[in-house]
Amino acid sequence: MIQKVVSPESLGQALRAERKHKGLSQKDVGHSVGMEQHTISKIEKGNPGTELATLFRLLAALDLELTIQPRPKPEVEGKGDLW
Amino acid sequence: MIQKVVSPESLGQALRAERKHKGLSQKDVGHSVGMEQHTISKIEKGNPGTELATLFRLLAALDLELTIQPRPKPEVEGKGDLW
DNA sequence: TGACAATATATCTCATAGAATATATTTTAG
DNA sequence: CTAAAATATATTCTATGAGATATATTGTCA
Repeated sequence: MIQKVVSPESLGQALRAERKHKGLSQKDVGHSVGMEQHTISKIEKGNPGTELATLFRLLAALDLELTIQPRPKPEVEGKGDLW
Repeated sequence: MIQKVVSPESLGQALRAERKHKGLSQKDVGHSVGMEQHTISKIEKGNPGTELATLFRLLAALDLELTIQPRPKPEVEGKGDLW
C-alpha cells in the first residue's frame, strides 16, 4: 500500500495502520527501537512537534520508507488525472 | 523526480534540490511560509530535530508531497530488484 | 462482567527547536 | 578580484519533545 502523507495526522494514521497490519503493539515497536510507548502514541495521534529523528526510527521499526516528489500538476481537461 | 528519503540528511538534500530547481533562495521560501532563513538552512543541512510541522510547511512551500510505503522486499535471485 | 492488555495522559527533567537578530562565511556576478 | 547575494553559524528567549515513570482510559476476550 502506497499512501500520501500530507500532515502529521495522516502520517500518524499511516504509521498506526502499518503497525496494526504487522500485529504489533506500541510497546513492541517502541522496544524494538528504544522508544517509549507514550512517544509512539503521540506520533500516531498526529503530534506536529514530532522530530525527524524520532520519525525515522519509527519508520525503520516498521520497515517503511518515505519518498518525496513534486505534487502532480492539476492537469486541466480530462488527461485522466482529475475527474 | 521521485526520491527516496531515508534520513534527515537525504530529506534535506531533496528539499534543497527542489528549492534550487525552482530558483528560490532560502529567504524566498521562508518568506512564503513565514519561516526564518536560518531555519531552512538547518533543515537542508539535515537537522534531525526538525519538527513535522516545520517540515510540512516547507513541503507546501515547495509544492512537494510525501508518500509512505513498505520497504520493498530484497527479492532474492535476479527478479530484477537486486544486482 | 471482570481481568488483562493496549493506548492515552500526566508530571518532572533535560535538551534543543525555532523566532529574532546579528554576523561570519561562501557563492556568484560583473 | 570585488561587491552583493546567499547561506551558515551564533546568542538569547520561550516552548515543547522525548525519556522515565505513573496512572487513567479504552479495548478485547473468556
